[in-house]
Amino acid sequence: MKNASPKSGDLSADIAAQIRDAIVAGDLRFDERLPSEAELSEQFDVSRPTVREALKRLAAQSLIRTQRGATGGAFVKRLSFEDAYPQQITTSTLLLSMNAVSFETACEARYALERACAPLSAARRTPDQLATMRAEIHRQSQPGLTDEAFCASDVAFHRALVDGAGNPVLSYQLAGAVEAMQPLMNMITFTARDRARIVALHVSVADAVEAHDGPAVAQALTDLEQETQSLAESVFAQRRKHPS
Amino acid sequence: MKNASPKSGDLSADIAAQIRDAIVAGDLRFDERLPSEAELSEQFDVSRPTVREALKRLAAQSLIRTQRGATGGAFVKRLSFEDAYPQQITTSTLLLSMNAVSFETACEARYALERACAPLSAARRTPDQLATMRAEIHRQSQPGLTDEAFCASDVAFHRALVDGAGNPVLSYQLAGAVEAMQPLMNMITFTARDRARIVALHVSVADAVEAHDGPAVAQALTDLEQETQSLAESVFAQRRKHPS
DNA sequence: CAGTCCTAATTGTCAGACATTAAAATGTAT
DNA sequence: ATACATTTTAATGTCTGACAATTAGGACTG
Repeated sequence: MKNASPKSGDLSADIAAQIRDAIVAGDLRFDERLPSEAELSEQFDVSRPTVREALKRLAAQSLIRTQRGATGGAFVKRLSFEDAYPQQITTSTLLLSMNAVSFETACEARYALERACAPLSAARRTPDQLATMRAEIHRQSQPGLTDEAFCASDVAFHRALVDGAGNPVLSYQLAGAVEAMQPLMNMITFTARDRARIVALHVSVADAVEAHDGPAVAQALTDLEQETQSLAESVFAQRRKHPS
Repeated sequence: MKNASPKSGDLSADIAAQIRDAIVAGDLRFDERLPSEAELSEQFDVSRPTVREALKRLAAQSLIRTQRGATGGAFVKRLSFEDAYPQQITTSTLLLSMNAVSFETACEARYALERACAPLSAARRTPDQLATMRAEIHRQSQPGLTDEAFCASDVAFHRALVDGAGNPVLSYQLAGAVEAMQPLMNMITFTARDRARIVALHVSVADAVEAHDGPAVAQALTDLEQETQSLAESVFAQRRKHPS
């Protein structure tokens, strides 16, 4: 908490960066209390509003939490997977929607990453996770389901598959890839026959997971990817012919 | 930009959330200008400092950029992969260091994800990316390299492999997994013989990539994972016997 | 027409005040 | 002495008003 001023012309950003670096470097450990806003203003020689803007930046990244009252203040927050999930999903979603990433590219990445989980999930899935997959398959088979509900169930199915690997780091990384696809998937309207094919492939995945057969899971995911890609292609082709 | 107030007791967080939702939902498109701080204070019926704290939160997530001057203001920012990279890396690093994630778990996730890139990278890698991999291998073979420099080169090697897949979404997701491992890898001191084994495996990877042989790349990565895991195990075992 | 100056709009920063909260210290009654 | 109510205090949350810095665009001038 000294000098080393980047002096980029934005005081609150500089201060936030300095404190963030101290946290990442381990100089500030979690649950450790930062100096009060008044003390920080003195140390950095800026006004309290400026310090507050810096602290809000850190709070937005879940790096600190604040508490009011006599023993209150800003505390280094233990960054939990729970907190990181929504951020990861928001960022991934915006990356896809703002950078003209093609459906093809996003889909390829998603299934490549999921296949990475296949052998682990086949080996370790709990009965609970398998039951979740079966339950989502059942939901997807219900007629009269809206396209959105179908997609949401699809996401839940795939998340159960990923969580089956029993590796929180994998689950975290995959959350972004899987959830961020949902807006893209929602652009597709599924016919009854489309759904039947997808559900059948989901059954293949679940069966392979149940049999602890990693390669079969990977193969089923590859088939599912191909089905999804060709489905999207035909939808986009039709949309080019009859633009709304 | 009106009601739907979550009223969580934190005005700037609520306002930030409302604007963020509008951006994610697509109501505000990129490069679109937000109302001025004065106008926002009126619309949300709060003071300007409070609005500013909300805007700083959004800026911390790279959702907006601000410009001074007559035609200035806050603009919705096109979230670029470039901006998202460091955030992803910071978050992943903190998740590992603050949640007692074992070396084993992190390493497993990393190599599982890298194997997902193997077939794509084998098929598509450019000569440039292959050259980068060879160059890093050469650097790693230099005697007298510090452990940190060795690890940094290791990261560069693996990033070239991942980038070889030619899928920006994959590169983005993997950046977190690969870079966040570096602090953990730095805890290991490599003997000359350790390095030689790792470099030999890197050569296997590069050879397989050069030969466009996806399965061989995956196999080499699996070998590399096993080597890394057993190396870490022996280091930690020794540390338990002779704690510093 | 070109260059310069001025103006206006907007963000960046500061100072000081008051409101709100929650823990700790103090006081009081049993 | 202990249990409970009250006061104090230290901190964040918010507001008001002001000034500085920056930048685009218009007005003025040669």
